[in-house]
Amino acid sequence: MKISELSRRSGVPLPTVKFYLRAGLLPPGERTGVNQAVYGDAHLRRLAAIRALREVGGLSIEQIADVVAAIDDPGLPVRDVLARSCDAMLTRPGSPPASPPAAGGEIDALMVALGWEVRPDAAARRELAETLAALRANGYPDLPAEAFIEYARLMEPLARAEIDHFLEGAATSRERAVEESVTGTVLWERVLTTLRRAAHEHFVSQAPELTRH
Amino acid sequence: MKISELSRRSGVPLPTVKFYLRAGLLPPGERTGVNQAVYGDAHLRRLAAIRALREVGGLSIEQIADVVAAIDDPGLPVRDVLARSCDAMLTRPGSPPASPPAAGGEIDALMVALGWEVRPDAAARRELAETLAALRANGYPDLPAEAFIEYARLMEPLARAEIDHFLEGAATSRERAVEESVTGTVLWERVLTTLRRAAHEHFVSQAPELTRH
DNA sequence: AGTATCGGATAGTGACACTATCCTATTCAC
DNA sequence: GTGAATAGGATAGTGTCACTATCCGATACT
Repeated sequence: MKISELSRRSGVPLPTVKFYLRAGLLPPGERTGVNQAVYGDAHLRRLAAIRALREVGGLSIEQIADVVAAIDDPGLPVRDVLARSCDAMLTRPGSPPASPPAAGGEIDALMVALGWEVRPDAAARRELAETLAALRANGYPDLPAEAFIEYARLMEPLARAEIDHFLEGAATSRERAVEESVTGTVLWERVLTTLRRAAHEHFVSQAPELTRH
Repeated sequence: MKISELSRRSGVPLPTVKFYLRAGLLPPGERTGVNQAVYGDAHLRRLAAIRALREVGGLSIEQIADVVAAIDDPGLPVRDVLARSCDAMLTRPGSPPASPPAAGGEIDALMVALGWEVRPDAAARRELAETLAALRANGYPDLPAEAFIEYARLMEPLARAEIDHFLEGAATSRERAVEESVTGTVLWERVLTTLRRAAHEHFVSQAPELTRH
């Protein structure tokens, strides 16, 4: 299909499709002439993925560019694709990696306690350390890092199942599986957090009436 | 303390503090003269909460304004504060509530199946419906809404424990408990999602080596 | 008395994600 | 074959957002 049809079928405005092409989010179409190119289903899927990462995941264009760079790197082992896109998704738009957070050592100890193999420089470590610091500044002044363990144990079987599902898919088509694993990460994350909030509302509404003080 | 000390102690630049005052995120200080005012610890806590909601939660100024409007409404029952701030946090910045998502009915049925009491117009319902639609457009074309049930059952005990903890606090000081419940919602959410991603990395690294294809 | 700081108002900045316009070259319908 | 309708590519413009800078007259400290 040509670019106008790609735009129409995906629902993404044509200037935006061009913008994504320029930014490298969407690979170029197959050239059929000096100024003509055709696009395929992979482009449609990629556009859906970009919109999901933007609108549901809230990622910046730059973050998405990092993610697709990992996806489109043909020689990169699957595990590294996931690691790199996880890092990209956790690296906040306007934050230079200025100061290693103070709580970093505690998070390292936590990972050891959990028995989790996570790269020493994984963005998730920094993220957890920062969140621990933020919790301490917001009503949990003496919170130990071990408080995260029960949450971690809860996520273990879930993450396990998700990775198993992904590895099945990866055996057939690397490109699709990897792309879906990235969108799946942010979409299922949204499912999880929204269900948590709905459950909050449910349990609060079941509690005895509380008004002011 | 005066505004400059508030700025210094909180680490928030003074023009930004003024900006938050103007936007209504920070309540005005107690006036001691025609052009003097003093601020207290509540203002320091509020500033920490604002930064957490902005930087960790990624909320817009407008969303935070909605949240603090609920917190600062003295006659509002606690359950309604949580409901309103949950809605505000889930209402995306630039999205007019244009079209009720197609999957809304399925989510309603899901809530019935779960036995959850959630307002019919809760933002969480729309959010779940949109996420279901996004999943169907991104590699799960026939996903039934019931697929969310196992995630929901996983969140149930967690949400239950979090609400119990919150209700304990609410019995002593409404203002602090409510504010902490809001920051806690977004901060613990970040803990949960980051641990999930770390667990992904752990399980992928344990899988047999996969390269291309 | 004189300098510093205050609160309040207004305007400006930089980043970001598009969006619009132009241009030349090629297709496609007839 | 020919003329209108795209194609692709480059460049510039727009709107939003979260600050940030400047100005002001009025206190407050020393």
